[in-house]
Amino acid sequence: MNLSNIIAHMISEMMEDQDEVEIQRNTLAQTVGCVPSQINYVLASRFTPERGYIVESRRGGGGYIKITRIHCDRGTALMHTLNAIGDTLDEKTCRSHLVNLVYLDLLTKRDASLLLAATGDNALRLVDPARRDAVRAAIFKQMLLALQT
Amino acid sequence: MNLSNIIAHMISEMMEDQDEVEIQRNTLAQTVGCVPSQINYVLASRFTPERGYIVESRRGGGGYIKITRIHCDRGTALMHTLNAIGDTLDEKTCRSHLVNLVYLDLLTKRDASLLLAATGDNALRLVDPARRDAVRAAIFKQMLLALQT
DNA sequence: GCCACAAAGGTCAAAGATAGTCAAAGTCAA
DNA sequence: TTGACTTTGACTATCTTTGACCTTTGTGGC
Repeated sequence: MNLSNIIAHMISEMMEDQDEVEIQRNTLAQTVGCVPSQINYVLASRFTPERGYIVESRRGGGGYIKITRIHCDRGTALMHTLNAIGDTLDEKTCRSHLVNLVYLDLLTKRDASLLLAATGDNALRLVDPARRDAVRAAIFKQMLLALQT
Repeated sequence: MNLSNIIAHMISEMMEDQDEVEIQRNTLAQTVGCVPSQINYVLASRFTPERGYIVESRRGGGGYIKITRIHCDRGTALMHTLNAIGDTLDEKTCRSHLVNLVYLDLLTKRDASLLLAATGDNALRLVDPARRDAVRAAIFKQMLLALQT
């Protein structure tokens, strides 16, 4: 496994029974055996707000990095995604929305695979390619709406 | 036998007693003695969702390709419905299929509401009405396929 | 209080490591 | 001969690792 995953794992482990943890960048980097900035990379790529984390820090003597896990309610977050989708939706963007919703625990993998199947180019191959992204958006929205209930 | 078959065989062998296997594209290519992109060809032509596989991957350091086999346990029953659906599917028939599948306990109500949302005329209002039933059939089938997990 | 220095953490871009795409060329059987 | 399937490789996209340089904060001496 790569370094970043290992570091991410360590942090997750530290947060197993707390929603908040404080680390020291240099110390952690040293125990892992990497350059300090790699810690930043891991935080930036894996502990994002999108995935439900907030990262705060302070420099100088006694500095620290604090990672907090946030929980958000389902309806609101689904609505947020819904609003973020315009009149068209390409397959790639669709996919990343789904990945995100699963990360946020707003959709089960099963839900996501249904959404994915319904909006994939495979399912829409009979739709005029010029309209496909618009149809995809419509289907996606209808399905998210169905989940609000 | 051609290269692609050999590679496909190797992968199948690796999955003999697991439903999931992770490979490294470059490594496998090297052991087989082919260009890396040939691995993509094999995956694209033989490990398709139609044949019951899901392929996921990640680039960059520590990158990988993960191949998952989807099982058809109760999926067989779904398959039956799948086969019963022709090239077109009107909304009413669709609805009765769903009622039936829920009744048979092959779909949860949640699943059914997703199917319904995805195949309703509301979601498909942008599709040329003449093609709508064909598109509906395609979406319905893809979604049932996705549930064969 | 002001200044210098030490002790954190932050940024960014280059280099490295993988995987993906696509089109051209090759192969083979009907 | 033709069309479907394979094979290749150049080019692209994405993710990771590293290091040089920057900013912020704390502390002690004057």
